[in-house]
Amino acid sequence: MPELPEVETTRRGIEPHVVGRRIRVLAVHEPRLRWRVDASLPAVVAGQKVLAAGRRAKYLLLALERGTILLHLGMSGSLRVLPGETPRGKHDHFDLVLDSGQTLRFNDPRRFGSLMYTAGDPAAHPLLAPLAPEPLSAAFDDAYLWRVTRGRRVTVKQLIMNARLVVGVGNIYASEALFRARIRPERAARRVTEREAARLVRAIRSVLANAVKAGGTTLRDYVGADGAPGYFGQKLYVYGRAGQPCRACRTPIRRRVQGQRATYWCPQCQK
DNA sequence: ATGGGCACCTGGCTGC
DNA sequence: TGCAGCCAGGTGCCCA
Repeated sequence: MPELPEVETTRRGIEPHVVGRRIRVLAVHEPRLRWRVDASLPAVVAGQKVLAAGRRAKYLLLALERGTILLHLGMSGSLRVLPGETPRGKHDHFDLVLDSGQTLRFNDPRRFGSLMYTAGDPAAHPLLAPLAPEPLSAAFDDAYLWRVTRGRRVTVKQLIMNARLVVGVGNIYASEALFRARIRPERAARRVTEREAARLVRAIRSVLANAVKAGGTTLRDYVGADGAPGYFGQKLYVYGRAGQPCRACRTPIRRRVQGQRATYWCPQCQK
């Protein structure tokens, strides 16, 4: 999926089309997502106006008059804004039909995405409450990352992919941020120095912010709300570049598997 | 409390 | 052409 930049790109893409609109119909064609879509959801959201399109970590939040829709894109999900009469294709799992005549359509081949609803404060939802601060907010600062890395035996790459400690960083941007911070992914988090932690905060912030500017990264499935791919793939330094020369020093980029996920790094630039 | 591994899915690509 | 095997933007849960 969709890491933070892809979710944020989706949020920005749908926002002007959904905010202020009323939900005419929620049509669920395939409820078997990461969590089974509650059968009562269509009746609950029908007729409610969308007040805001927000994001928390990799969750999209549609604030309604009486509650909040929580959407997650999983690994292969995408949301698109389409004319109401667009024929459904394979893996189109639900449609949010708006009073504008447009449809917000969710497609997700692997079905790791989710569609949920909460009547209360979304921040208190069990899936959102334990999440770390937003990486582009002031709360995610040098002191924070320094503190949460102390005493941790996990590798720094796995640590920055742990949503209870750092949010929004997935497999692509974890490798990219560590390259920019010049830290090897397999280093134990507790061996990261205070200076390096500060560098890593800056690297995470800049890689995410720049990827948002580029509309995210498209490897295969991901498209923004308008159907366009993201172009950050052209700016990747290490991800998916095993054997190819480092863009900084020409040393071949290495690949190894860490916690069942592919990791890429430059053995020369990263220590 | 922490860390490791598995599970949930489909589809695209590689190599025999 | 067919098929097995591997790989893929995530993350909650179970167990040691």
